[in-house]
Amino acid sequence: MQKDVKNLSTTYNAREVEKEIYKFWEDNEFFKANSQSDKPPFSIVIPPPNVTGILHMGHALDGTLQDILTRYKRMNGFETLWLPGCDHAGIATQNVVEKNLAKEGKTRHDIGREEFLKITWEWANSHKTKILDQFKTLGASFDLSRARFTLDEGCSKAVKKVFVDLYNKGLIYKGSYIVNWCPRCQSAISDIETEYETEQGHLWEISYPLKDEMGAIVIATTRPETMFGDVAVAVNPTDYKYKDLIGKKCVIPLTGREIPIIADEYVDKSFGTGALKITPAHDPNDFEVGRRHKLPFIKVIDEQGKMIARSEVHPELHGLDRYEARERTIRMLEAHQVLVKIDEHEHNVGKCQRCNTTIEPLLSEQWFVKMEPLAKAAIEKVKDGSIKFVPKRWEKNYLMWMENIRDWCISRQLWWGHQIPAYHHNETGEMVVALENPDPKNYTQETDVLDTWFSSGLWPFETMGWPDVNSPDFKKFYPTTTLITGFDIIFFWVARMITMGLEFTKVPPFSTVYIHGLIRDELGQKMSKSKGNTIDPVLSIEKYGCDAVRFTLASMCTYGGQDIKLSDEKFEFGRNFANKIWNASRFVLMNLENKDFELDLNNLSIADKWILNKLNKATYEIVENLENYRMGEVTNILYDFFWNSFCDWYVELSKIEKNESVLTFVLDRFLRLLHPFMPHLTEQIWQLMPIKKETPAIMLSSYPKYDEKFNFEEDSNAMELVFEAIRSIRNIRSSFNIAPSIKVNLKIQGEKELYKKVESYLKRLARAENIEYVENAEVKQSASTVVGNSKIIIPLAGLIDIKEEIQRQNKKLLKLNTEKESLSQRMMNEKFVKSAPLEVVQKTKARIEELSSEIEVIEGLIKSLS
RNA sequence: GGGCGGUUAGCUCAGUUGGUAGAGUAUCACAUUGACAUUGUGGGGGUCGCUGGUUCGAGUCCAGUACCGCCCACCA
Repeated sequence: MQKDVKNLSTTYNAREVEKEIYKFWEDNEFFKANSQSDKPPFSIVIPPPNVTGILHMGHALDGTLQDILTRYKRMNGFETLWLPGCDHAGIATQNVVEKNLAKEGKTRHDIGREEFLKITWEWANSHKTKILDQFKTLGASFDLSRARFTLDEGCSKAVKKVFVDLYNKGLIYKGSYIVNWCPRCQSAISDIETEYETEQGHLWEISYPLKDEMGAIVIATTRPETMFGDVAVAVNPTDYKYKDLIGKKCVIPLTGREIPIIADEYVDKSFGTGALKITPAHDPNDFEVGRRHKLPFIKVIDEQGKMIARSEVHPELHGLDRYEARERTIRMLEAHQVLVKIDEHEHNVGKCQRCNTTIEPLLSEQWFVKMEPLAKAAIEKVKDGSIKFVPKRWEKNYLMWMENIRDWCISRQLWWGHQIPAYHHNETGEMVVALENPDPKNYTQETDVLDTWFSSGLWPFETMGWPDVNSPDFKKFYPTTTLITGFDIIFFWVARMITMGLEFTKVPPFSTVYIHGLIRDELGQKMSKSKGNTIDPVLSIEKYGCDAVRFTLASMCTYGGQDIKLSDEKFEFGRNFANKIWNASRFVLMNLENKDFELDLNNLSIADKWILNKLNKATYEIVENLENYRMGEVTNILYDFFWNSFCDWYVELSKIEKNESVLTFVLDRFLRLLHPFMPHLTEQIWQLMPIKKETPAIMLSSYPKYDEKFNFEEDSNAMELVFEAIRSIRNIRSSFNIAPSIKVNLKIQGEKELYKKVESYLKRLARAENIEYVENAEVKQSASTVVGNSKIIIPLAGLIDIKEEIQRQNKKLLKLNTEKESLSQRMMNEKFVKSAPLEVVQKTKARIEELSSEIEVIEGLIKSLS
């Protein structure tokens, strides 16, 4: 860590500093939470990144926001725990390991379950530190000593308990239902893991001959290959076209099996032919129809997506892939002249979220969680405000999903995951659901594992020692305070944590859910490796510095939680700010002479009062906005205060006349305010400051608070007036191209007392030479400006073109006149005067008076110029 | 089909009790006056998607409409 103020580089070397500072924090164990502390708790659990993953911008944003909040709360006197960890990511991880095996020409079946799990564990163990290490480069102040993994022993214990309890309560059941089957993953997946894509397909109309009489019924389908699994043809009961056919039988072409024609409300008369083939084993809607009518289920496609060799399926198709079977079926139907019509048809096809393979809906025996009873409390607790979403609109989204929730298919035919704690008797087949195998000799455990989200759904409490409710962490830090995540996993994760948390701990697992937008590329497209439009946060951090990346990301978080369009260059914003802070601080530090920086409120200049007043106001607004998760707003205030107030004015003024106690006070407070956003930079500078410190690190210091004793409203306003005068003079200089090296004289009419106090400021910042106070100024050969109640005249004989000055003044006059006119008109409107609030009317009146006097002065100026 | 978001300066976006529009960036001019060129100073640039309504007054509230994006549902 830099200790010597004299040799600081003129540009901020972010990475060098950041690595050292992070190490300093880590070595001192400043991130470690103490469950025995008396301080009030603040806890937050990380959305566990996949163990397969590498840090992406989404993590960077998510992590930044979590760290900002954690650091802010820590500085506010809370015992803070930010708990890190990884998700075992069932399918994703298994995919990776299987791919590696495939390179050796092997499949998981070749090596067997035990060996496969051994390899996968090795792989997971070697990778799980990687992503958390990358989080460290973000400056994450999480407690790594508490890092967890969703497949570790503790989680496994929690998962088993939850499963067994839910089973015993009748909320988990096993049964044959239509599920979303991924033929590539060789597993069932849940409804929300199925994504629908619009595809251009066909609508085939096929004629099913009637039995025992002439004629046929024409059905429409997008999947002719499933016709062999048909168990009925359904029509709408009110459809007069088919009225007479209901109850009769028809014959499936090609195989000649007889099926009934039934009536069901579900059928849409206007779609296709109005007649629908019912295939309960391969379509969720048909499944429902089949159940209503007590029809049989004939499965014709297997788990590989191949046609099953059974008598109902045409022998030519046995073993064929579903798509090939489709082609063959069509050709056969054509040959038999029962293919009536082919239409182009756009429809939605379900895809596996993980591998994008087209889902095969099929009948399968799986485990499900009955969600409806669990959802009740989860709905209630959000409705009654016990759990609050920020921004609020996500509540609606959550509630809509919860209120229409369907059962959750939790079993996966994978090897990597929590094995379902159900045991089957080797001979009788009897099933026992229990925490332990009742008798390993005679019982064999179910081979299916649980959906990854089943264990992630327990994350806030399984990581705190639950089911041991007396564990210190659970007692101190559960429930957690805030959850920070993106909207894309509200259903997958947030909703499940809420339901499970309420069911098993009786309290909401967190009180606030802060939802941020998603990171997108410059064109607003989702970032993905396959598109090649990703920005690697690790590289951005190397290039711009971690603090720069953090500050930039935070600045892009809007109140509405809009998605963030990002490009690498945007980080220049944060980098420039970091460099500005570095240099301004360097200046302050290099110019300190005193040893005692005690602030003396009775000995302040007008500029000191102004900056203290500004800082105090900024503090108030920053805290207010932080409490309301408006990170972008906070960064704006920090940036504006430091750059536009502190650097542009106060530091400049301090070159004329400096108050070291105010300089150090303001810098110290600003660094603390900024610390959650730019932790390393602020820590480094703070460590260099020769002030009295109550803590060994800024990250442990107290967060500034608004304090009324710094309200210097009147002096501040006067100071602002002076700044306006300086700006006006600079403006005049600029418009007449007066070189900085040329000094000007000023004649000031009015506000003598004020300007007398700040003469030195005017001299330096407006490059003024002599300042004269006059009663009635001669303006010939001069430029002038009106500021408040005073007039400033700059004699510029030889330097200006009078015509230009008249033009300049006229332009100003026009502006003022336009404003005055519109305001006057408003005042003439009786209704306005009557109905607008008194305050507004008075303000308008005052502004008109102000404008009038300014206009008068300028008119006088123009008159005397010409 | 249902729901949600967006449309404001060339670009990226702020603007939450309705009181005549802001930032960053880009651009133009000037400047190397010892914290900083990752800089300083000054300037130009917007009828706030469109139409109507409420109101003394609308970027802000209401209704409708167009376009872009997202989510849910899944009529085979």
